[in-house]
Amino acid sequence: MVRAPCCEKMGLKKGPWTSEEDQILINYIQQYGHGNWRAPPKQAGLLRCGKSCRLRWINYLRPDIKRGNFSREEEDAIINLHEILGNRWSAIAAKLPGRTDNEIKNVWHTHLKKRLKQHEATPVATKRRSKHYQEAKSELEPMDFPSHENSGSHEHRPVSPQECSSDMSTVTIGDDNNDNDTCPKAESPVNFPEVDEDFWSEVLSTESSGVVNDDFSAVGGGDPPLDQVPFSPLMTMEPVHGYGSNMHDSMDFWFNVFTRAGEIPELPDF
DNA sequence: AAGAATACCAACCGCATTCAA
DNA sequence: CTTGAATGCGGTTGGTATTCT
Repeated sequence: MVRAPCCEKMGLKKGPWTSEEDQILINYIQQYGHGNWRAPPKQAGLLRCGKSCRLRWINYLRPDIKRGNFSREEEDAIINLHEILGNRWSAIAAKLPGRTDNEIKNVWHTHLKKRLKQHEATPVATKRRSKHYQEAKSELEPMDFPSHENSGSHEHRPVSPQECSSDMSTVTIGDDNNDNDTCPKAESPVNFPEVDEDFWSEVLSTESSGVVNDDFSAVGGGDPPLDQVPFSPLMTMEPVHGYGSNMHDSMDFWFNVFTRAGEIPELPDF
């Protein structure tokens, strides 16, 4: 609707932040917090727009930011979460403590997309998933899908809200006015899968047998050897909710539920 | 050694949403 | 209810570093 004023028009600085600017912003936020992003530039004397300050803080200066390379577990988690959530980088970031949406987005575009293309992502899991998906796909193909009646050429898959519509809250079942819409629809407002915030710490601490602690730092420094981490955290779900032995089984299950029921149910905490 | 190509990532842009007046 | 400011988010860009030829 209305855009925030552009930095250039306001005579504000753009481009890379200097260490001085960083320090000013850090000092300001430590002192006053970050309730209002318009305030720091004015009150701290920064020649930056609030938007830029917010971005700098969130993506770089926040004390809980974890720098450095992504571990294999994190990469697998991103792949799995992306499968569920689509390009909702902030939602994915919320499940990876210390990582930002921007960082995850960058990793996705620079590493993971390629890795998936080459079928190198978590070899065991990838093979299992592709098998699952092939089976599920061939099994589901002949079936009638309430919301896909006129979309025979579309691949059946979970659809992210972005792919669906910009307005998730207004989707309805069987909207005949939009034959091209490939999204599952529901009469009631959609509760998109919300993963329990405690998931990571729980799973990482219990599932990985102490190899990785709850902030992904390997005990003893560095990432755990891959041979000690046969599956990503999301792939060892059986004790959690009992369907199948890994995340992909679970995803297949909910994928089937989505497509058969024609609506998005409330998901359990993965 | 030098230039080209590629990879990486911080930061920007613009749209959507939320909320207060 | 409408309007506009503030914020959040995802897509994209551009500068720098690294690798390749």
